[in-house]
Amino acid sequence: MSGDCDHHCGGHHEGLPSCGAQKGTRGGVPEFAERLRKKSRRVTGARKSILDILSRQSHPITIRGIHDQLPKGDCDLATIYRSMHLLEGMGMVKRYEFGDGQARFELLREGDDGHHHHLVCTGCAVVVELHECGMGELEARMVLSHGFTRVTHKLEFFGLCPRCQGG
Amino acid sequence: MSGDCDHHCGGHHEGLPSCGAQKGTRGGVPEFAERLRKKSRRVTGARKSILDILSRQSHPITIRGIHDQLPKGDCDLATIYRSMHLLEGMGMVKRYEFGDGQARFELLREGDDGHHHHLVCTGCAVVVELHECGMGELEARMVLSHGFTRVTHKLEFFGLCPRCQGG
DNA sequence: CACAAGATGCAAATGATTTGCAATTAGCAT
DNA sequence: ATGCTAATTGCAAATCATTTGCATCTTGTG
Repeated sequence: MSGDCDHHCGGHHEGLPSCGAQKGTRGGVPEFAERLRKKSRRVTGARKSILDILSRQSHPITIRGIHDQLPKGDCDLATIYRSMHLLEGMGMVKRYEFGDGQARFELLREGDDGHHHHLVCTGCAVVVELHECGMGELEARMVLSHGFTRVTHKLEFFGLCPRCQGG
Repeated sequence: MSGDCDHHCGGHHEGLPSCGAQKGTRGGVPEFAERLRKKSRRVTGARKSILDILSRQSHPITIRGIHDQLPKGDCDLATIYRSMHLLEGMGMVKRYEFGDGQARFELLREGDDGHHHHLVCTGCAVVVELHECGMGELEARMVLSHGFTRVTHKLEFFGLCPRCQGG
C-alpha cells in the first residue's frame, strides 16, 4: 500500500485537541524502523504511517485520531489497534487513559521511559504535558509497606483551563 | 520488615477480588436513603439493594460484581448502570478505573470526599487501599503554573503483590 | 525470484455501557 | 386506603471501543 508519509496537521477534531507543536524534531521514523527490525518485526507501510503520525503529535492521540489522519482508507482500524499493541509491547509507545473510554498513545523515543503526566481540561479537553512528578518516594514507601514489587503508577490531572473558566 | 498484606482471598475470582471484610460498619443504607429523598430521588428497592451491597465492600466493585451479588434477577444491569450514574452525580459513590475496561465504584459516606488511591496487583488483582497521597502541593503548583482551576487527579498504583512474586 | 513468517483487510464477535419505550412504582395528595 | 404523576425499571436493541477469525497479501531472506 502507500507508504509515504505526508500528512499535515488536520485542523480541529472535537476530541482532545492536538494542534500544533511538533514534538520529536527529526523524523524519528527510521529510528523506530530499526527497533522493529531488531525484534524481527516487519517495517510495513502501515506501521511507518502510524509512527509518522505519532511522531508529529504533541499530545497523546487516540486510535481513531490516528486513523483520521491517515490518507483515506490507507490503513484499517484493526491494523492500528494491532500495531499499537505491538508497539506498546515493544516499549515504543505508551498508553494513557483519560477516562473517556478511549485509549491514547504517545511515542517513546529510544531511552525515553516516557514518564510524565497530563493535565486535561474537563471543559475543552486541552492537554498540558507535565514533567514533574515526585512520586518516586511515595512509590518506594509503598513497596516497603505492602511488599509489592515492580510498582508503577498512573497519574493524570483534570481541571478547568483558563479559557474554560467562563466568567 | 513487614510484608503483610491484609488480604488473603484465594484468587478464584477472575476480576478483582473483594474479600469479605465489611467496611462501613453500621448499615449506612438509611443514611443514603435520606440523601436520596433530599434530592427528590426515589428510594427504590433496586437502589437500596445496590447501596447495601456497596456498603459491604472493602474495595471498589464493578457493575457486574454488584449484579452478581444481587439475588438472582433482582435488578437489571441497565438499572445498576443508571443508578451508578445517579449516585455518582450525587456524590454518593466514586468511580475508579483500573485500566481493565470496567469502571469500579466505592460508596462515599456523608462528608467523605473519598480521596484515596489503590495499589492493584497486576498478577492477581488484589487491591490495597492507600490513604496517603501528598499530591496537594503538586496540584497547587499546577494551578498556579498553568492557570487551571478545580484541579483534581486520578492516581492508581500497580505492582506485584507478595504472593504473585514467585519466580 | 521463491518462501515462510508476519501483516493486513474485512467482517463478524466481544464486552462494557447506553438508550428507547412500555410497564411499574414511590411519594404525595385526596 | 386510593389515585395520580413523575420517577424508575426491565427488556431489547443500539452504541462504542476494541478483538479476532480467516483468507489474502507483503516483507525480509536465502
